Amino acid sequence: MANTRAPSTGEPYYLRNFLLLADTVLARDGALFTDEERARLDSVRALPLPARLLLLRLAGRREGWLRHSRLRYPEIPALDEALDVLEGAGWLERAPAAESPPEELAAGLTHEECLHLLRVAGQPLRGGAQAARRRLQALLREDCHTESFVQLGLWPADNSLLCALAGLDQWVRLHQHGLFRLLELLFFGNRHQDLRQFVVSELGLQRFETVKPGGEPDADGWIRSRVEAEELLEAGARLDRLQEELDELRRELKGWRRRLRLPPGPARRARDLLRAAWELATPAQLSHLPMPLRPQDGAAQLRRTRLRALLAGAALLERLGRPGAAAAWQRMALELGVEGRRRGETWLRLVVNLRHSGRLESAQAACQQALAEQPGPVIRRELEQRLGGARPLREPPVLRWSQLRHPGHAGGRTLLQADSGAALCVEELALARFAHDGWQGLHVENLLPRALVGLAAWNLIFAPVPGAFLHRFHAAPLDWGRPGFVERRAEEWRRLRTRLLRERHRAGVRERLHSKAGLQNPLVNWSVFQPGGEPSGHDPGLWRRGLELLLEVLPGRLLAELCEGLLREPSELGHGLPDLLLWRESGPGQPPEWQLVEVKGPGDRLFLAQRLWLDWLLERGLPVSLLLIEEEVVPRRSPADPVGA
DNA sequence: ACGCCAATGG
DNA sequence: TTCACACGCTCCG
DNA sequence: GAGCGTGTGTCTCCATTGGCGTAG
Ligand SMILES: [Mn+2]
Ligand SMILES: [Mn+2]
Repeated sequence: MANTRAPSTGEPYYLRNFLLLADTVLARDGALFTDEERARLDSVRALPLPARLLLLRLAGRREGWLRHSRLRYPEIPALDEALDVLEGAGWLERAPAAESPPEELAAGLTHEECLHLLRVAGQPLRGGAQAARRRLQALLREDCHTESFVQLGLWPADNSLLCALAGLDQWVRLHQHGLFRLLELLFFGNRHQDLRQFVVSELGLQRFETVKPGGEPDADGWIRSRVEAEELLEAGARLDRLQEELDELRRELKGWRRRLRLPPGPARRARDLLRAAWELATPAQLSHLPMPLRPQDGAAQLRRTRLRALLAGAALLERLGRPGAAAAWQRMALELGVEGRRRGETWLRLVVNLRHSGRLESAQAACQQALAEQPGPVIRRELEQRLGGARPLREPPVLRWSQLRHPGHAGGRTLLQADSGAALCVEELALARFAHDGWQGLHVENLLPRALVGLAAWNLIFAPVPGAFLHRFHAAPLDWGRPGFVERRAEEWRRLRTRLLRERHRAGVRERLHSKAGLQNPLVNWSVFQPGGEPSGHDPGLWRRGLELLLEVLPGRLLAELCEGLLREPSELGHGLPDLLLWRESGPGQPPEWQLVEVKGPGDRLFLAQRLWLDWLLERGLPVSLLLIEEEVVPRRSPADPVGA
């Protein structure tokens, strides 16, 4: 697009944002567009202002036929004129017209309008909107075979149904919707962000760290070819649809047990979805493609998308009680290069499915094979336990309280009767009873340790590594959570580690808690530190004190271990930390007393990640314990003293 | 009357 | 583009 | 206790609107 830097006086935000985005993409990836497309994009600036505005308004709306009556923009009073200009320039088509597909137009009709048209067709129907629309569309489909708008002329007087449809409204459809989506994809490097990001950021609803995009002058772009970009868009859309349909099927299968026969309806849908997953994954084709080098490249994203389809299919096979087939799909996914946390989980499911299908030696071999790949600690432990002979884990000291159960549940969670009479969930109850003994505390789970690491490693996370950033809207670098993340930042990691080992990190963390407040970071959830989150009940002051305490009492050596673990495996290690952080002042000049507590109510158990974190914390001599709250059977017995003992 | 959902816009 | 957690059921040793 | 299924809250930026299903 021409480099006419128009003054932004009075330009609506959406026009300004689009021009900025398009210019950036054409400068960076102009070669991915045909001459005709470049000319078309250039011509945007030459359109009369109302038409230009309308074009970008339409680009921001959903794809497909839009009803004319729903196009109302105060800044475009001469709507029809603008529509004519855009139609003349080939940007859009209007309906009803020759070859307009009545069935698609009917998709935008309301319940009432559908009923009206059905009456006109002499087929009155009572029932829901969906049923009415489907019935109407079926009728229109039939009609299409014999008559259409074109055969009948614009006003098909001899077909009352089409005539009535045409009388309801006009419709508009943008031809080039895909071109706009392509621009967004190329700008953001992913298919989750779009032009709205500019607005959200401008309004300060989401703020981002300032990063240095690019940094590798001779590098190829993140996407190689036009075909790759389009495949990425298409595969992503197909995966979304697949997962939606899988969710639907899963809901239908609720309560179905493997013993029972699968009803024919769900059985057929399951077959269809398995085929769809397989066709999206195209494993035979994937096996011939080279493994992508950088995780943020289009080819790598495409591979991940396809492998997710394969794994979704495997999960469906598991649900259907076909462990053998599921195992085959999972082994294929492993061979085709599933990475990261998914890889470990896939190995695990493979082992389980091999066992379920009675192939014990294969399961054993898969265990060995998986362990040889050095998976993260949780997966490693799962595998070792299946092989037998895993080392025993350290057991935390256990506190046992008993408490009356409160009748009723809060969103499925058990409620307990506090001494005050209030109904509290187990963690709240524990906090309340610890407070009797002077403890202050928070239900932190993973939030606080992750935030501490996010603040400590801030500069590493946003270091200007080549290819890590594309634009100014990054919550995380593009290779966040992917293998080799720390290695690609070896120098930054060495500096951070040294600083931590020398206990020189604290001032920096405190400073960033203020200077970076509100900036997106993959490990920091700012809402707990900031006021305004009143409905969620967070006390920002208390959270800041909790963070300060953790920063104070945690030796740099341990924080370094935490940092390295969370930077390498943010998702595998980012969960399972104990529920509560508690502290209490122990006199002037003394460091405060503190402890971590995992709370378990009646019927709850530790899961593996929690056991491993407890083991890790105990190994390092940190004060952590397990609090088991049992249901008090005999009413009004004096509760055991929780901490004094 | 209420809640859910998709669509929309800043 | 979810994830993290709690909780209940079934089966088994 | 293992294994599995299920549900919830918390994220998605947030407020508003219209359409629609459901409960009452
Ligand atoms: Mn918890
Ligand atoms: Mn707990």
